[in-house]
Amino acid sequence: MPNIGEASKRTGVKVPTIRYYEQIGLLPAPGRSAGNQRVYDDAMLDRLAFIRHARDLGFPLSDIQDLLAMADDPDRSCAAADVIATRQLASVKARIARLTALQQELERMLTQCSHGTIADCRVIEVLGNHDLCARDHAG
Amino acid sequence: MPNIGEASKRTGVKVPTIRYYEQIGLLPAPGRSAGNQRVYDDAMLDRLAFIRHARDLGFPLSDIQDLLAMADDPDRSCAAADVIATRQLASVKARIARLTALQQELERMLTQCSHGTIADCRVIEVLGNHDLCARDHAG
DNA sequence: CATAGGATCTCTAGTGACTAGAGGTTCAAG
DNA sequence: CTTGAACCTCTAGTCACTAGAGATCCTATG
Repeated sequence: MPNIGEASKRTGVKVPTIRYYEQIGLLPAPGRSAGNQRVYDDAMLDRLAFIRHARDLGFPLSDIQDLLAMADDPDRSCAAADVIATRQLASVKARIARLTALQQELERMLTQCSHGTIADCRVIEVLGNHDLCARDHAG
Repeated sequence: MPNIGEASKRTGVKVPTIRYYEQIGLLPAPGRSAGNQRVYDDAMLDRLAFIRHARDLGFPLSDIQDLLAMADDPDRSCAAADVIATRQLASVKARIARLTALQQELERMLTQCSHGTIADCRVIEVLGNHDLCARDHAG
């Protein structure tokens, strides 16, 4: 049965992060060896992999908590899971839109920079004056 | 001369955030009224607007600290400002790329969901098994 | 002139999701 | 039997705020 280091290797979740998940109650406390070291079984490793994957997809831990509770209860409707994933998708889309606007503004700033002194630096100037922006990039 | 509330209204930076910027040394301590309340002059408001705008563009406060130091020294080369903005642009682009991959994966998850029970929920299933993903979305 | 309320003041603590470090124990290899 | 890596617990730091407590100040109305 794998200890925390092995669990970390198999799931790609760092050792301190695994302990952190346990501390906040996202992961149940595992069994312990004679020497008080954590021992993980397959169910635990699956749970950890689930968390890892959901984190990679950008879900906050509170949503992951809910998704894990659903995964533990296979007979329930999956509507709630759908809601969470849809919300996450909307959030991702919003962030992409915002970042794309920022990207354009940064590119504009940089192409207009003549690489002289600060006095005529377009980057500094634009930062100091929002009116010089092409369009709204802010919330 | 505006107090902190007025400064907040004019720049769009919330009152506690202005105090926070002062506390961490990003904004110099302003003058005080007879009753010990902060009073802001135009230079201060410009500086605050600069910070606000740079934050909107996603620059971290440490970079803003550097950019403000540059703006205070108009004769220096703007190469350093260019470096900071270029780095920020690269970071924005990387985040967009990552989020776009996430978006695709989330969409795929959701379209495959048959809206039945958790037992056959594609959302939960995909989260539990990374091999079901179309492509690498993770770092 | 008194008072009521809103805005300001300082200070501490909480957020999310970890990360880093101190100081001590356990385990596997040689 | 010793070395050293990996484990243990606990606290504190990160980033950029945000929330709250409790006290003081400012302004408008009666």
